[in-house]
Parts: sequence; structure tokens; C-alpha cells
Amino acid sequence: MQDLPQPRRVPRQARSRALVEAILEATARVLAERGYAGTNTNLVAERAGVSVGSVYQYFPNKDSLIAALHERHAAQMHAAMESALASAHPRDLRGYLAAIVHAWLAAHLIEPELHRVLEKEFPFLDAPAEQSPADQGIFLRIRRLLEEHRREIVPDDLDLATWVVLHAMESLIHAATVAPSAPHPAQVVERAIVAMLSGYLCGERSRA
Amino acid sequence: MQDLPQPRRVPRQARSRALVEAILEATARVLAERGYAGTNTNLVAERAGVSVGSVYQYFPNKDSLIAALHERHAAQMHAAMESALASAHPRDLRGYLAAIVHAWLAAHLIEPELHRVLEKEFPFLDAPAEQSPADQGIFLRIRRLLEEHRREIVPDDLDLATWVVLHAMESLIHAATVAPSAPHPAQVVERAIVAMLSGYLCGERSRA
Amino acid sequence: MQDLPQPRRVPRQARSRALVEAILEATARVLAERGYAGTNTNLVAERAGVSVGSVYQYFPNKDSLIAALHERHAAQMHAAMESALASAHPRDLRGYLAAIVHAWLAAHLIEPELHRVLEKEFPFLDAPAEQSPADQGIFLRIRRLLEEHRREIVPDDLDLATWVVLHAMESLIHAATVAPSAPHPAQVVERAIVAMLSGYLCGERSRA
Amino acid sequence: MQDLPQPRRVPRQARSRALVEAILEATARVLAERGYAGTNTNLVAERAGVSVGSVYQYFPNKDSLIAALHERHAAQMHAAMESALASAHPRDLRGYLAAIVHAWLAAHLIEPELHRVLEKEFPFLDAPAEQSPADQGIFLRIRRLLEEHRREIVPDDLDLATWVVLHAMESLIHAATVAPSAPHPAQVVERAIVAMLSGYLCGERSRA
DNA sequence: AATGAATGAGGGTTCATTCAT
DNA sequence: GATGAATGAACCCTCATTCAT
Repeated sequence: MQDLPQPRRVPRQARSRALVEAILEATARVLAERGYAGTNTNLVAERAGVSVGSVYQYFPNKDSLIAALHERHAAQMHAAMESALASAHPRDLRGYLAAIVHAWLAAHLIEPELHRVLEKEFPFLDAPAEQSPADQGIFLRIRRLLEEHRREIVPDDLDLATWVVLHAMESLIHAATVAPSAPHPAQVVERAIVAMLSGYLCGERSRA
Repeated sequence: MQDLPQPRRVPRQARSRALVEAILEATARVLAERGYAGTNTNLVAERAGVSVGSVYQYFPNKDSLIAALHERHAAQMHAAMESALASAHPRDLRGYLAAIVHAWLAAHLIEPELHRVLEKEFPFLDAPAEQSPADQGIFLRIRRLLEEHRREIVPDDLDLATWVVLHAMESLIHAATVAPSAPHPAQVVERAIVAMLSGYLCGERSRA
Repeated sequence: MQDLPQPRRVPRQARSRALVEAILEATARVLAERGYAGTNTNLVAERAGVSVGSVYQYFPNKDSLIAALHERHAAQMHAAMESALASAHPRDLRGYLAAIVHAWLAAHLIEPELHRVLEKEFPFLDAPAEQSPADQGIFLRIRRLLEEHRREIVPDDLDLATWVVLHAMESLIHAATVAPSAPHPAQVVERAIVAMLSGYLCGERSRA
Repeated sequence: MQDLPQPRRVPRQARSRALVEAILEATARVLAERGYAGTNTNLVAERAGVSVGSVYQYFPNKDSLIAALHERHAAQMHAAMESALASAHPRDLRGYLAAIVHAWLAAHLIEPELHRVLEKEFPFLDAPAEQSPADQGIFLRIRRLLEEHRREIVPDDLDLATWVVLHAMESLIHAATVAPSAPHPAQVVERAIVAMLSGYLCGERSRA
């Protein structure tokens, strides 16, 4: 349970990578369908079309599957953010925030069940989310964004501001995305989140 | 796992209520110490100084224990909010929000482990948080607060605004409260949250 | 694996004791039939007419079953020795040794397979055989016997002599008893063992 | 498990022999360190710097590894005995016995853990110890020794006497050698064993 | 109502063995 | 021959739940 997010052996061959991918995919499906408690390694293996032994060849235990999934998700969000920031050319910080929120919301709308479960079931693992490389990358990228727009920003403590922005964004996106408690259309939520963030950062009038 | 969060029988006698209280208290302790996966009914019963049979007298299954705990927590937060709102007499909405955030942060600082677990481990149960009476009460109370200050508020859709405010508040309070990822002192976080919320609602300048 | 020979709970009720007895009996049978590797807790439970859970109610793990069996065996041997010494009234030490050897050989002839397995499979457990109360009792009883006959005995170091006598006796009895390698009838072996022991203890020329 | 202690193919090439040797050496180390239950073919292969497949090239299954180790040990003991008998030129049988006991004790003191495990974990395999060529060789050599000294010996049945001598010797040497239950220094034990054996074989009064 | 011994399905994990490369 | 990834049967143990007392 300690520090198991590392695969037992780094897969180098294409085959290994495909295997790992299949296993993670299966884990995601099972997790989304049945939740943490309902997920078991034998089922994952079966769904992945692989033997249990193979699962344990690459993942030291059940929890590491979820940790890997979480990391993969974070990496995807990181990539989505980078790509959104690269392709958008807005005038101000608000535009950048809007691009990120839009990209992330879109990403979460694809497999909401999985994201819900990922978000919620992950905390079993002792690895704090912030520890993960991709999570750190996301944090640092947003912090850089704020730095680059420091003149537009009211709060002094950029670490605090990044932390606040990140948590607010994530929690609202998740809440907006998770099935039963998502009473508002994505577009509306998107605008509200951006309004909130820029209201906090820039202290200007927003309009949701 | 489906829809059994209701106690089998509503305890009327004082003894029963004490029993239920002891069981919930034990559940909270065990949950805080060992997480969902490490929590089991036999241990809860033992810690409560009660037999397993008695646990099943009042709770149909393991998950209902956590559901009840969650409900209790929500009720406590509801009460804390009401009391904060009643004793505070601020000039504007921002002051009310500050009172709520302060009260909730204080409440969460008492038993952060339990709250973390409650927050994170709860989603197993399919009952969406909004379903719970106390959660609904909280939602409605905040909505009423916004209504009472409609003139100060920029967003039109009060349902949406309530939803946004509630989720942002909760997620930041939890993040600020959970041990490893809580890098900022409560006081600072408190101010930041209030700045964010009033920035969103009132669109005026805030200072974190 | 540390110090698990203690039952989880001391059985007080008659029913518990019967259960424990049934489990040990089943363990003995399975162990004798299939050896350590072939013995598994589910099979033991089934043979005992009990659920696996019940096995684990009284024994913390598989190895503790074997440890308990070993202890039981040692206790039986202790009792057999005491009874043999009590009912025999020989003139000399040799006669006492003969009584012990006779009693033990007889006991081992009843369930040779079990004894073989007990003898051989036990060392997995880290508890050295000498640690066990019954084993200690046996050692001390023989040592007392030697003390009482010190005048007949050549070796000076009674601890050493006891140790030698005990190991020689046990190993020859086991060898004589285990099926395939037991080429000599018990009676003959019995006489040989006694000859050997008294040759060692009483033989004029030996110098230990 | 039945009768597969024979290597699949007798290694003729030097390379093969080195491989087999490396595998056996690794088996010995692993067995000594972790006991039978903790020994597994994959680990043995790794320790031997060889692939599992290669292990199975020369050994049909796990147990055959231990059987081979046992045989190797027996062969070493046989050789040690021959060499001890060859280099010693005592006056009487007692001297020869002393030479053997001394040589064996010395050999066992080198790697006591391995010998303990070899002795104790071997019985899984159904091959009775007597079946093994080296064991037979040892038996026959001792028998011949007794024959050569028949005039000094009291017992009539030389087969029985050999059997008794061998078992008594072995068990005491092992007991003296195994760590926790070895309370007496080797030298003292050596003398005691010799005293016992010559007391049995040569003692006037004994009658087997 | 309370007890807690008993149940037994289920799950995580290991490891002897195989076989395609 | 050698490799080692893949297999999957098997096993130890847990724990939610029941029910006789």
C-alpha cells in the first residue's frame, strides 16, 4: 500500500505497452461500472482478455491499477490543458481560463462515470494527488499562467491563488459532470466557473 | 447496496438512541483511522462496545452506517450554518458568506480525518448527496440567502449560483482541511474563499 | 508466522472445545494423507464439518494448526511417558528407559503417517520444538529420571545426557515407525534402542 | 510429485554441468534462507542467473531440485566418510566411528541452515531416503565397517546395527547443528555420540 | 432485544509450468 | 538450447451477514 504506483517492470516492448493499455482500459471500464468495491483483479484481467498473472506482472496490486488510471487521467488533463492553451490566443487571462475550463469540461463529458469513480475512489491510496507528476505539472502550468498575467491579478500569493483556482475548477467540473447531481448544462456551468475564477483573480465584473 | 440508507427501525427509546449514537461514533472513529476499506462491521461493533447483531438491528448494512454518518455530518453543517447566520449581523452578503465559511472551516478542523473519509468514501453509496434532507436544507438556506441579497448579486440564475457557491465552498474547505494537501493556513484560505465567492456573486474587488 | 501457536480465543465452552478438537482431528487426517503442501484450510474445514471461518476463529492461520497438532502430540507423548513410568516398577534405569521406549513406540505405531508428517513438516514454524511446554516437560522428566539414577550413570553432564537420550530415542522411534524405511520390527528396534541408551548411560567404558 | 527426481537429460557438456551446478547452488541458498515454502522456481532461476525455462530443462519440477540437492548432500557425506576412513588409522571400531562423526559434524557446521532445511523439507518427496544411491552407499560402507569389526561388536544383526548407528548419528549431528536447539558445543556432542555408538556396539552388557 | 459464534462466498495474490520466439 | 512473458489453478484469509440462544 505504500508506494505502489510504479509498474513492476517498465514496459518497453510494444506488446507490453499494449497489454498495460488493455489492462488500464479494462480497469477503467470495470471501475466505472462497479465502483471500487466491485472491482476485482480477476474481473479486470478477464475484461482485458488477459490472465490475472499478467496483471500482476505489471501492477503490484489492485490499488496500483487505480493509481495508474488516476495518473493517466491527470496526464490527459495536462495534455488537454497544454493543447488548449497553445491553440487559444485570447487577449487576457480570462480567455485562457475559459480555454482550460472548456477543454476539461469537454474531456470529462466523454466518460463521466469513470471520472467520478476516479475522483472519488482514489483517496484510498495514500499517495496524495499532488504528489503525482502530472498533477504537479498541471499545478505548475497554471501557476505559470498566473505569473504571466500577474498584472491582471489581485491576489498576491500566487501559490495560494493557483491552489484555489485549481481546486475550484476541478470540483465544479466534476460536480457538473457527475450524472445525478449535474442539474446545469455544461455550457452554463462553464461560463459560471470562468466568471468565478476571473472574479476571484481579476476582481472585475463577471456575468454568468 | 441499493437504497437502504434508512435505519431498520426508528429508535424511540433513549437506550436505542444511545446505542445508535455509540455505533455511529465508533464508525466515525474507525473510518477516520482506517478508511473505508479498513472499516468492517465487526470492528465497529467492538469499538462501540456492542455486538454485531445490535449493529444490524439498527443499520441494514455496512454502507448504511456511512450514509448515516454522512447525514449526521450534513446536519451538523446545517446547524453550524444556521447558528453562524443567526449570530452574525453583517452589512452585506459577503459578511454572511464569511460567517458560513468561518463556521464550516472551524468545524472541519476538529476532525479532519473523518471529514476527509466521509467526503471521499461516501460515493460508494448511490444516494446522491443532494438527496439527503440535510444537504437539501443547506442548499435551500443558501439559496434563500442569495435571494435575500438579490440586489447585490450579478448572476441571474440563483439555482446555478447556489450550486456554484456551495460546491466551491465545500471543495475548498475540504482541500484546505485534509492533511497532506493543505499547504495554506485556514485563515488565509478562509479569506480567499470569501474573496472568490463574493467576486463571483458581487463582481466587486476583493483582496485575498 | 511469529508466535501463532496460541488459539485466537481460549475455548471455554464444551462446544468450542469440540470444534477445536474436530478441526485438529481433520488437520491430522489431511496432513497424514497429503502432507504439508497438500493441506489447505478449506479442506481441513470441510473434513472437520465446519466452515473455514470457524477454523480461523480458533487458529490464526494455517501453520498454527500444525503447531497445535505438534503440541498435542508432544502432550500425548508426555502423558504416555508419565503413565509408563508410573506403572512400571523396574529395578534399574534401563528398565525405565525400556518402559518409555515401549510406550512411545506403541503410540507411534497407531498413526505413523501423521507422526511422520508432524515430525517433518513442523520445522516450517519458527518455534523450535524445545520451546513448547510439552516438549519441555518431557525433557525435564527425563532429566529427573537420570538424576534419580545418577549413580548408575557414567556421563557427568546430565543436560547433555538428557539431550542425547531424547534425540536418539525420538529419531530411532520415528525412523522405525515411518513406513517405507522401517525395515525392522518394532520389538527388535525397541530392544536395540534400549541397548543403545543404556550402553551410553551405564556402559563402563564410555566417557562423555 | 511421484517419481521424477531424475534430471530430464543427463548433462554431458561442461556448460550444462555448470548450469546445473549454478541452479543447485541457488536452490541451496534460497532453501537455506527461506525454507521450502519460501522457495520457488522463479526465484531460484533468478538467483542462479538463469531463466526459469533453463531450470525446467534440467529439472522436471520444483521438488526434483530439492531431491537433487539432497542427493548431492548425501554424496558429499559419503565422500567425507570415505576420506575420513581412509586417512584415519585407528586401532578399533570406536576410532573409525569417531572419524566419521568428526567429519560429518564438521561438514554440517559449514552450512547448518541448508542442512536443516534439507533434512526437514525433504520428506515431501516420496522417495525414501534409503532409495538414493548415495544413501545406500553410506549404509553399505558403514555396514562393511561393522563387518570388518564384527569381533568387537555385541549385536548380532548387522543390518539392524547399521540402521541404528546411522540414524542415531545423523539425528544427533543434525540436532547439534541446527541453531536454536543446539545447546551443546560440537566437540562435546561429538564425544557423546561416539560414546553412545560404541556403548551400543561394543558395550559388554547390552544385548540387542 | 441482544449476543456473538458460525457461515461461506469472494477476492487478492502467488507460483509452478508452458511455449512462442 | 535458452528465454521469460504469459498462464490460471489454487490457496489463504476476510468480513458482511445470519440465527440459534
